Amino acid sequence: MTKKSSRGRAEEGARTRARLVEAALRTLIEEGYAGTSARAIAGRAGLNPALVFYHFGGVDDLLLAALDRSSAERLERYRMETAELGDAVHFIRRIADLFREDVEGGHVTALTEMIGACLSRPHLRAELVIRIQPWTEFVEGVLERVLERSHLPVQITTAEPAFAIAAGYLGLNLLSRLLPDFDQTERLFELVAQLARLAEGLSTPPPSR
Amino acid sequence: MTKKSSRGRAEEGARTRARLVEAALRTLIEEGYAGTSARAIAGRAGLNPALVFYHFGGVDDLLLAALDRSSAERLERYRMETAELGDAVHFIRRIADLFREDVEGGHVTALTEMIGACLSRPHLRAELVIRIQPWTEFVEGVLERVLERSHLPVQITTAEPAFAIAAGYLGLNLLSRLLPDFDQTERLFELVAQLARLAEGLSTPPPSR
DNA sequence: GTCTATACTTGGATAGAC
DNA sequence: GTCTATCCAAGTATAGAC
Repeated sequence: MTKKSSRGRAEEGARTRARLVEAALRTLIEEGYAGTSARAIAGRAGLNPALVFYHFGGVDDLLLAALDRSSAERLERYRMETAELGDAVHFIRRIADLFREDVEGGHVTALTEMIGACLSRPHLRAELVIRIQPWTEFVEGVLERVLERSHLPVQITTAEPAFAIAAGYLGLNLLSRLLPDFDQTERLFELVAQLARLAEGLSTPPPSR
Repeated sequence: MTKKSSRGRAEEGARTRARLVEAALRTLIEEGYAGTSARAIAGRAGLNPALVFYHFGGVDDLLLAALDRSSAERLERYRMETAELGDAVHFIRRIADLFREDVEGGHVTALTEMIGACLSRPHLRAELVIRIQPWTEFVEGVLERVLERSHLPVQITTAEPAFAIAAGYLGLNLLSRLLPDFDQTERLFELVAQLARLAEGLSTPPPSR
């Protein structure tokens, strides 16, 4: 009987949650974990701070929800852009573009801030371990395809390089905060591209016909 | 005339400052930036929170002082341990040991937390840029010596690899918080050691006599 | 110069209004 | 189910005692 009105209310609630998630993500990216309070988030969303607790139970749970949204969006983008590999140099350049997008958009920043917050909020740790897994799996998948395609004459495990690449990505993103001009990073990706070309040269391509 | 008593007081002050620096560092490492308040630091040191403001002007300046102490100590240790290079594999293993020390002792953690805090505290940025410089210079120096020693038949710039190594180090340290068993990191350093051996094999050593 | 008591501000969380 | 008013705890910073 109150169906229509309760549906309207439920929609309102969903809308409030979405606004909170959006505001939380932006606050986390722009102010860092230390600057992300229920007040700061609600202020940005133009809502009452207590709604953070009503809808999400607390600031940390809202931030995890925000991270999920951002992560899903970015992972989809990475999957799209790496669907076909192309040659090594172009592949590295595409990754460099994605990296630049990430630094500018802030997804990796959000993740880094949350990992940083693990120290004061131990219960976040398990949640973050779960949320990083799809990313390491993605990197491993790409690595496998790259290695298969490269026909390198050696057998290489993918777990450790994937771990290293994920770590390097986080670290680069972190350092790029201190030196916001991209020059250094761009030159680094260029160097990696050259190394990739070199490695491609070393490989033994199968007879083309 | 109040010379003796004022000297005694000055010593007391120095002692208080040292206790605050020590407590600040431990708090930053164990609780993270978000958990490091003047209260938390003073509580650990058994002192009045207001002393943080009297002696250092604020929490951030105290944390920078703490970072300086930790950084000087670690850099000295790194310099000692890399004074002579040895062969590539042993060199990488020594770096792996130093890395493990850092993860356990927390110096890199302290630095990472401060970089993370840059977002909410923009004035920290310039201070951290200054404090990272000796490290990148150290890495460049080691790289130059390693490359010179390796007699690789190519000319390589050191700035970009040094940047990458610094970033990788930060990222590895960050990730190691989520997966506190060292297995993955140890295997990674082992892989790097193997690659180093491979690169050494590719190089052309000069005639030994 | 060193430190404490304390005022003030911000953040987290809930009881209850709608 | 949705949201607001409000309380309590924690953090910062200073005025003034020693």
